[in-house]
Amino acid sequence: MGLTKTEIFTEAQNKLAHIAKVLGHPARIAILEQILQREGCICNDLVFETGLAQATISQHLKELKSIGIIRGSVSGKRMCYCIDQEKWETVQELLSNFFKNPQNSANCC
Amino acid sequence: MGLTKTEIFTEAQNKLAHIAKVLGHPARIAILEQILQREGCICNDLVFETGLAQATISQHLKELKSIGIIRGSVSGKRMCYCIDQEKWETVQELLSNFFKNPQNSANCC
DNA sequence: ACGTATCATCGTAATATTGCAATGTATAAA
DNA sequence: TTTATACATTGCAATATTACGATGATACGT
Repeated sequence: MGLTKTEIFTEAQNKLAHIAKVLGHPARIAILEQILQREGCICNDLVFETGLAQATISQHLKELKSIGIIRGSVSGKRMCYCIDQEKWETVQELLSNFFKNPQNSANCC
Repeated sequence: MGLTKTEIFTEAQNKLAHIAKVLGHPARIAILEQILQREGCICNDLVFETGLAQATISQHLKELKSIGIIRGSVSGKRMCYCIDQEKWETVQELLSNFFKNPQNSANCC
């Protein structure tokens, strides 16, 4: 059906899954890496860096914005994208907490 | 097109994205949480816990196995799924390293 | 005002994902 | 041996994602 049954799951599960889903595309990983690497922040150098069409990059940027991890601000006729430090850390913690789950390593199998 | 252009990106980017993608579904988050919570490990109690069909759960388990984060072993007519401790930590580190990227917090915008 | 550059959005084609019923396979119980 | 239980796999329908060309919108330079 292609339709995720979100109503079955908890808010937290849906939220974490959504974040992971957004991170689950190499173009979006590449975009985040580029934004991190550059001293200043960038616009559609991303188009040239990745080789993807401008429309495609714009779409990926939109998804990254949907979890708040990046932020765009106009700078003349350019758009400047950068990491939202606070959200970045929130996401980092969410993932970190998930993986910090108490593990009884000898629990089976 | 629905077809990710993986050849454009690095191995590392594709790998990280694939892991995130697998984690990017609430059912799979819920499954991992269940496996972690139970003392022993579980089979298709997951079907009852989530309310999803058995075939659906089986598919999600398959995807989780694709990144090696869980492991299944037969136990009579049951399947016992559990966390692969080593892979779990590998994934944890991969994500952790990504988010530990050097940040010049005052870099723009 | 006009043209150009930089993006965002829309529309669309191709492919992927999600979910399930039906079916297959293997083990255990009777 | 037969039956039931616990899964995995297959085949489908519905929806989502990915990618791009075309088209808007906005800001800058002239």
